[in-house]
Amino acid sequence: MNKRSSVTIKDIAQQLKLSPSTVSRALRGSGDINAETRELVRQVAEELQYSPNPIALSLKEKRSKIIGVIVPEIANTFCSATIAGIEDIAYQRGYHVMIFQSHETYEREVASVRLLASRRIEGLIISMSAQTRQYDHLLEMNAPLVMFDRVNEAIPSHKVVVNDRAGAFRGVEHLLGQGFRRIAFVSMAPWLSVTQNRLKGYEDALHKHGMQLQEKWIVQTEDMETAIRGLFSGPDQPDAVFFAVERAALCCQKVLKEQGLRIPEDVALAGFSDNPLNPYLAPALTSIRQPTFEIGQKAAELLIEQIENPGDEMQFKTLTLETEMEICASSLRREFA
Amino acid sequence: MNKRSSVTIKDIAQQLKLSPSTVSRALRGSGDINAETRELVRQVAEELQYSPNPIALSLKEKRSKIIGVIVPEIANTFCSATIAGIEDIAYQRGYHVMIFQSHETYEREVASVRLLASRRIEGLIISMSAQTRQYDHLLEMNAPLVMFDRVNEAIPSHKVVVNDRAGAFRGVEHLLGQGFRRIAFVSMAPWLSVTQNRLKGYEDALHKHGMQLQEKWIVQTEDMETAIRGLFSGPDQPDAVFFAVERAALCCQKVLKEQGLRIPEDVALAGFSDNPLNPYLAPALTSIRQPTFEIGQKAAELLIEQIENPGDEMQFKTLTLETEMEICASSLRREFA
DNA sequence: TTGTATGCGTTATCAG
DNA sequence: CTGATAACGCATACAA
Repeated sequence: MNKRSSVTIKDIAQQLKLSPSTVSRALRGSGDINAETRELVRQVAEELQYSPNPIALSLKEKRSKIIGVIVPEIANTFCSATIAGIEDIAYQRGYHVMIFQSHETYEREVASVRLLASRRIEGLIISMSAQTRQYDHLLEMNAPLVMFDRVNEAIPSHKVVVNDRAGAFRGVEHLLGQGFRRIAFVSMAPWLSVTQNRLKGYEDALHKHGMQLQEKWIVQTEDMETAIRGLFSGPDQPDAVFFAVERAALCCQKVLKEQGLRIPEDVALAGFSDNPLNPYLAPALTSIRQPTFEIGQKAAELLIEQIENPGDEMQFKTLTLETEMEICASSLRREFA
Repeated sequence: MNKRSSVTIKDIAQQLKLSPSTVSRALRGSGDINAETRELVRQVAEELQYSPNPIALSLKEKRSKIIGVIVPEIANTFCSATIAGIEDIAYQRGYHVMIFQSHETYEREVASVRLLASRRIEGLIISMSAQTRQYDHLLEMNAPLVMFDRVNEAIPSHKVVVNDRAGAFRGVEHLLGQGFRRIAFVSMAPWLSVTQNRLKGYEDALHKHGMQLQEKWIVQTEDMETAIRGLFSGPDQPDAVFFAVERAALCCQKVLKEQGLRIPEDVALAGFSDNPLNPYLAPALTSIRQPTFEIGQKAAELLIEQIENPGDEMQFKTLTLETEMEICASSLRREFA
C-alpha cells in the first residue's frame, strides 16, 4: 500500500515503450529476451520501486504462498513456541504464515478453517480446539493439512506429536519414586488423543508399581478449578497431582494456595507445561517439556513438502518426538527438597 | 482450497443458463433483479456451496480486508495478549489479521513491512523491534498505521501507549516506601520511548524522595544477564531492582538465584511484566500491569476507523492508558513479607 | 526477440 | 430485468 505498490508492469512498459509481456518476461527471466532490454527493464523497475502484485499472482497461479495456522490460544506458551518453529521453516522456504486462534471453541475453529479455505491458502497446520469433536471442516479441506498436538487418527494427514504416553509415564513414575502414592490426574477434554495418551502413561506407571487406579482422582473437565477444589475438600485427598495440560498447573497453584496447602510438603506437583518461568515458581515446578520449536519446524516441513509435491500419493506419517523432564522442587519429598 | 472453493459464479450461471453478471447481482443484491431469479441463484449457490473468491475480489476492489500486525515476539506475554485484543475487534469488523514477528531485529521488521505492503494489506499495527532506530520503512508506508508500546513521535500515526512514566514512578515509589534506598533500573534499548519514559518515572520517584541518581545502577543493554551480574558482583550493590521490560524479570531471577541472593531479603524486585504466573513465583513478583487486551482493542479500532474513512485529514491521536500495580512479596520488606 | 490475445473470478457499466 | 464487455495485474501460448 505504499507508493511502490501502485507501480505495475504496465507503467514500466509505457515508460520504455515496450509491451507489458516483454516487461514481464524481462523481470521474471522466462523466455528469450534481449540482454539489453532486460537490463533496461530491470533498471526502470528499480527506479520506480516496482514490486509485483501478489494478489494478481495468486489469482493467476492459484497459489498464494500463504500457509494457515490455527491454534487454540497464542497466549499458551506451547502454541507460541510452536508457531515460532513454523515461521522459521516457512520463511526459509518463501511462505508466509497466517495465524488464527480458535479460543478453544468449535465455532471459531470452523470459521477460521472456512475463511482460510476461501482465502486460498496453500496448506493448513492445526492443533484442534478442545471442544472439537466433529471433523467435517477438516475432512472437507482438500488443501494439504498437517495436525500437531491435538490430532485425530480418523483424519488423513501428516501428524506431529510427542510421545505423550511415555512422557506421562516418566512424570508419574518420578512422583512414585519420590514416595507419593495418592496421585491425582488432572486434564481437560477426555476425547482428545493427547489426553488419552497421557492418561495411559499415568495408568502404565501406576500399574507397573502395583497400584490401584482411583477413578475419583481422575479429573477431566473444562472447569478444572472447581474440580481440583473438589479433590482437596473431602476425605481421602491425593498427596500429588499430575497435570496433563499447562493450564491445569496454574489452577493447581491457585487452589492449593487458597486452601493453605503447601507444595510439595502437603501436595506434590508435576505435569506437562512449557512455561519458561516454571523453574522460578514457588516452589519450582517439575515439568514435562515438549520440543516445541522442533514440533513447529517438522509440521511446516511436512506441509511444504506436501504442497510442493501435489502428485505424490503419499503415506501419511505420524512423527513422534520425545519429551524431556525438568525435575524441580515441586515434586520432591520434603527430606530431599 | 476445499471443494467449495473451486465453484465460481460461472458454474452457477452455466447451471441456470444465466449470465455471470446476473448471478453476481443476484448474490450481492445490487441492481434490480427478478425475485424468482434471485431465489433460484441463491439456492444453487447454496447447493454448490459457492463462496466468493476473495483474491479476485481483492484484485478488483483493491481491498484485502487484511490488517497486518508486527510484534517483536509473540512468545512475549504482552504481545500475545495485545494480539488477542486486536483480533477481537478485527473479527467483529470483518477484518482478518496477519501476524508477523520481528524477533527484535531491524531486518526482519523491514522485511515484514515490505512484505505486508506488497500483500496489499489495508493497514498495519506495529510495535517496533528493539533494534529499530531508523524509520524509513514505516514512513514510506502510505497505508494506515497504528503504533503501540514501542512508538516513535517522529512518525505520523495514531499511537496507543500506557502511562509508562506514571507506572514506573508508582513502582519505584512503592519500593522506596518499603524502605529500599539503593534501587537499580534495568532495561534494554535506551532509544525507545517506553524505556525513556520508564526511566523518567524512576528518576521522578528518586527525585521526589530526595535521592541521588546513581549512573552505575542504570543498566540499558541487550545483554541484561551479564549486566545484572555486574550489578551484584562489585561493592556498592543495589538492594532493589526495578525492571522496565518483562524479559529482565527472568534475567534477575536467574542471576540472583545463581548468586545465592534471596528475594526480597537481599534484593527486592518489581517492574513491568504481564506474565500471569508472576503471583506464583518464588517469591511472588510485584508487577506493573498494562491493560494489554484493551491496548490491542484500541489500536485495532483506531486503525479500522482510519481505513474506513480515508478522506478524513485526521489529527493523529496518542491514546494513553493507565497501568496497575500488583503488589506481591518480591518487593516487601522482610518484616512485612 | 518482441508483441498480441487470453484468462484467472469478480463486478461496474452500458446496451439490449 | 438481463446480457455482453471491460477491467483489476500478471503470465503465457501463440503470432509476428
